Amino acid sequence: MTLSPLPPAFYDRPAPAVARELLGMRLVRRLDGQRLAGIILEAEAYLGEEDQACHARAGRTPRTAVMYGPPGRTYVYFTYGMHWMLNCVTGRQDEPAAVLIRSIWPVEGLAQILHNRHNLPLDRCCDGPAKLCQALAIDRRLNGIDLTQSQEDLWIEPGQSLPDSWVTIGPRVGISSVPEPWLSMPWRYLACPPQGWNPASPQE
DNA sequence: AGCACGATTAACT
DNA sequence: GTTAATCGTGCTC
Repeated sequence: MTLSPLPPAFYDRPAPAVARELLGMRLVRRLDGQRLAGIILEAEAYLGEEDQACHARAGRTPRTAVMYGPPGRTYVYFTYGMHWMLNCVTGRQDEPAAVLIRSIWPVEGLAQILHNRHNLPLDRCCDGPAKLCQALAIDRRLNGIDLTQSQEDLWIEPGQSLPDSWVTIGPRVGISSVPEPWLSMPWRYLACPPQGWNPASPQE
């Protein structure tokens, strides 16, 4: 079954709201005609030039330009000389903000995903922002694409709505050199579903 | 042109 | 707990 991608209006909101609502949604990659997909379980918001953790703190540059564009595009960047990261651009045109997808639970194309991740255990193979990009073969070729239109390469479908009781909200990770108050802004959203949760079911 | 560092990961002790 | 891997980006000279 293929659902319509989440519409532009979903992304045209403040980044923290988008990050929260992305939990439970289905990230879909089409690769060689095959669907690879996972349920989003962790996301972080990066909000504006003032946010000293956001790459847009440097202003509009070749790298950050896509964050100044319309919501619903990807921002894919390269770091540590080896890792790719996937973001969704959020909010209004000319207001740079994005949501980093930090973990997914794989639900489609498991054999390919595990192969891409050197056959690590299912529960460990996509629990990091660079891990999920490796699992879904996401790199610079997917930077700037429209997640709300394309069902060619990468998009996000509606999934489950996860209850607040499953969600931990806290400071973003991996930004320890960033000054306050940005260091402590509670813009990380992590879902911990209970044992027995069926990630593939359309509604809980 | 040169430099420091990074929204991380895997492999160590 | 620590650390190497590895290179694009943005800043300084």
